[in-house]
Amino acid sequence: MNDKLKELADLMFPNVTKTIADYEKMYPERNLKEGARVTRFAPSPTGFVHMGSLLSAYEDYKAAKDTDGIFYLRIEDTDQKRSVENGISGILNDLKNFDIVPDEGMIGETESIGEYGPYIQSERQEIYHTFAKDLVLRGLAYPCFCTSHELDETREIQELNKERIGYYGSFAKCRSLTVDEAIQKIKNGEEFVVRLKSPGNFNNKIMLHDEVRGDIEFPENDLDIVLIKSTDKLPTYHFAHLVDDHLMHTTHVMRGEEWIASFPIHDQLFEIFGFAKPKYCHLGLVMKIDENGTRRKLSKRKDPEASVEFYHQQGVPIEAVKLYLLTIANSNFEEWLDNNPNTDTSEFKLDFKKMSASGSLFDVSKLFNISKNYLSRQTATTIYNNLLKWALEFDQEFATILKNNQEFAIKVFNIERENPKPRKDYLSYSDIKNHVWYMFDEYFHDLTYDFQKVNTKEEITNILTTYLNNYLDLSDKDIWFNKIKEMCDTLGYASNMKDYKKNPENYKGNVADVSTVLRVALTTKTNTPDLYEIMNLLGEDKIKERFTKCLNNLD
RNA sequence: GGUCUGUUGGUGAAGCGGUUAACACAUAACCCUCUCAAGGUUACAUCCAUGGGUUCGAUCCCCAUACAGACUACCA
Repeated sequence: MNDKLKELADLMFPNVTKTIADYEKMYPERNLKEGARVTRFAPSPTGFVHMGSLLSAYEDYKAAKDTDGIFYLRIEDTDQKRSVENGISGILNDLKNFDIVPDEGMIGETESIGEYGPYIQSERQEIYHTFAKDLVLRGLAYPCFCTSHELDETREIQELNKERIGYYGSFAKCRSLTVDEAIQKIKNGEEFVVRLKSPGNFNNKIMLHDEVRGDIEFPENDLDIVLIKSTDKLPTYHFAHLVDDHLMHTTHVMRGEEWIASFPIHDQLFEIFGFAKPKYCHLGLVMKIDENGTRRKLSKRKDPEASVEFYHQQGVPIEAVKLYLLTIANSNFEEWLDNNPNTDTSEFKLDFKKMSASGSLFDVSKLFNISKNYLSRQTATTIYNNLLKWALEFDQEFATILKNNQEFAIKVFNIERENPKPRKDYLSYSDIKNHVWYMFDEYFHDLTYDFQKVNTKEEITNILTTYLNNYLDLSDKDIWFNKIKEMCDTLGYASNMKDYKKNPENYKGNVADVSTVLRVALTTKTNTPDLYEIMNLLGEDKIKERFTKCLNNLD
C-alpha cells in the first residue's frame, strides 16, 4: 500500500526533490527578541492600494514596529487573472507614499530582500508541491478528477435537497477512488486538482481565539478543499497561507473579516502538519454608504475617494492620513493624541483589544479635519517645502511662483501661525492656494471685488483716498489700528463697536465696515487673515498700487 | 439553504451588570472680535435594532426576531 501511495505521489509531483525537513532547515526560526511580532501584507499584484488595504497594511506595519519585529511584503499572485503589469511597483509606491516600507520581502517588481523568500507565490511552486506530496504520502490528500460541470451538478443537487453545499463526505466522489484507479487516470493524462482528505467532522466544535474578537466557535472543517489547482498547479490561498506563514514564521496573521469563515480550514491544515499556529486578528472592513443608503465594502473601482492616489493628488499630508488611519484602527488613539500632541505616533502602541470588530464608515470630513489640524501645527517652512513638493507634481505654475518668492511665501504661511492658537484654514496642500493667491501679484488680475455693506463708489473712494493720504505708517500694530479708528471718527463711522451697537443710527457704519473696504480693496476678499499682517507683508508700494487699481475698477 | 460576524446620536465611537450613556467630527446658537479661520460657552441619543428572559438592578449576560455584512470557487 505504501509503495502504491509513493507511486501516486511521484506521479502527481514528479519534480519534487526535497522534503519538508529540508525546508525547515532552510528557513529556521527567526532570531528575534521575546514578543517581537512578525506580520505581513500580502496583496495580489493589482497595482493599486485603496484605503481599506492601506489600513490593513498600516496595521500590520505598526503591529510589527511596535515590538521591533518584522513586517514583510509577500505577493499573492496565485490567481494569474488578477495580476497586472508592474503591479508590484504600484503597490510599493503607494505604500512608500505613506512611509510604509517593508523590512523584508518584495522591494521591486522582481527584487526582494530577506532570507525567507521567494516572497512571490508563483515562484514557490516547488515548496507547495513538497508539502502537498507529503500529504498524499500520508493518505491525507488525493487527486480529484471532477470537472467543473460535475461540481456544478452536485451543488445543484445539494441546493435542491437543502443540504450543505460543498465537496465533502459522500459528495466527494474522488475521495473513494482507489489508489490504483487514481494512478491509472493520471497515466491516462486526465487533469486533476489536489484535494485535502479532510479528517474533520462537522459535528465537532473548534475554537478560534481571535485577538480582536475573542473566542468564536466553529464546526470542524470537513470540506475536501482544493490545495493545488489543476491548470497552473499553483496553490489556493488556504494552502499557501499554511505553507508561507509557517515557513516565514509569521506570528500574527492580520486580515479582513472575510477570512473568518475559512478559519476552520486553516486550523485543520496547521493541525495536520503539527505546525505552531499563528495568532489571528480579523479586522473590520472599511465601509461606505452607497447610493441606496446601505453599507458596503469600500470599492476602489466605484469610490474615487477610496483610492490612495486621490489623497496624494488632493495633497492631504501623509501624516494626516496616518493619523486618520490610527483613529480608525484603535479607538483609544484620539485620546492618546490629545494627551500627547507633540509625541511621535511611533510611541503609540497598537492594541488589538481596541480594534473595532465592526466595519467602520470611511469619513472623509473627519480626515480633512485631521489634516487641517495637522497642517496648523507645522512651521511655515515645513508648509512651504511640502507644498512646493506637491505643486511641482500637480500645479507647475504655482510651483514656479513659490520658487521665485520663497521668503515671501514663507512669511505668508506664517501669518497667525506662531500664535498660541494658530490659524486653521488649510485643509490640504491643494487648498492652500485658495487662501493665499491674492498675496501674489502673479495671480492678482481679472479681479472681482466683493464689497459688502459699504459698496458705493463714493464711500469706497472716500475711505481709500483718506487712507492713502494719511495712514500708511505700518511700524506698529496698535498705532496702526488707532489710526484706523481715527479715520472712522473723521468719516462718520463708529470706532467703538459697543457704541455702534448702542446707537447704530448715529453712524454710517463701524470699524468692521471700514476694515472690510480696505481688505476687499487689497485682496478682493471679505475673509482673510489679519489685515495688519497682510498690509505689512505687501508693503506701502503695493498697498498704494492695489488701492489705485481698485479705485480705477470702480463704476 | 448552511456557517460565522456585526447592530450605541447625522458620522467615527467609549463603555463589558449600578454612569447625568465619555470623547471626537459634523450641525446650530451665543460670546470674543476689524472680516474669516480659530478659541470659549451651550444645545443635540426620553436612552444603546426589536421582543422576551435572568437579576434587587442590563446598553452590557441568555434566547428569539429583524436588518446588514462575510464565507459557502481550481478568487484572494
